[in-house]
Amino acid sequence: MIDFKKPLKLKKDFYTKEVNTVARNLLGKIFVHNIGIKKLAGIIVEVEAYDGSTDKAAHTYIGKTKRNEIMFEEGGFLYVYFTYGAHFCGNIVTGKKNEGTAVLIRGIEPLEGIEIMAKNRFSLSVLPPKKRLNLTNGPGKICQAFQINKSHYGIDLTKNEIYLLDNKKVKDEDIVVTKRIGIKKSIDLPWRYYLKDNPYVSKK
DNA sequence: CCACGGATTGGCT
DNA sequence: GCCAATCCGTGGA
Repeated sequence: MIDFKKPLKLKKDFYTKEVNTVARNLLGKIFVHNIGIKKLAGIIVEVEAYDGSTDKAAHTYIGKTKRNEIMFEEGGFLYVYFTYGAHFCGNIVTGKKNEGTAVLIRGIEPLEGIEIMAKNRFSLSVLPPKKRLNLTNGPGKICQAFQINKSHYGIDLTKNEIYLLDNKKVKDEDIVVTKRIGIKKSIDLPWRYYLKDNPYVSKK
């Protein structure tokens, strides 16, 4: 159970650092979406950094467009995009204004609102044990489970609807660094980070 | 268990 | 018109 009364919400200065630093720091933090009176929450266990200044896989590599403009703002906003004709993916905008950097959330370990997530993902009010690990182990799955879509594009994470909570510090030796997955450009950059041995990591 | 390919929309060339 | 920062079902081992 999370004690939501403690003043643990991450502030602006958490997000405005360099994108790979924020990516590492995001591991172990708690992602929260307030749904009316209820909360959906879980621990971030897998992320990838994207940096439009050098990285051809970043959506901002081509410059500012209607779709990616929020990534050029200062860190601390949510960048949501739609892909493959079916899925939304959620990103944490990072760095300074006009950098065009963000961190893709790829894996979350659910903590609160699991019944709601089960309903969102599988239209089941009771979650079969076999499907538990399939709830939020991927960027599209996370958005479906956490009810995140285009309407959340550009949300300010220092406000009260979607935000992050600080949590126990993650040790360096518990972080695995690899190449990013699911992309065709700049595939050699080692900008994927995940928590070692966590079952909600999308792929080893 | 793993590998493969189809689905399907919207953004950009 | 092309193709994507994905997911899931299918089919074979």
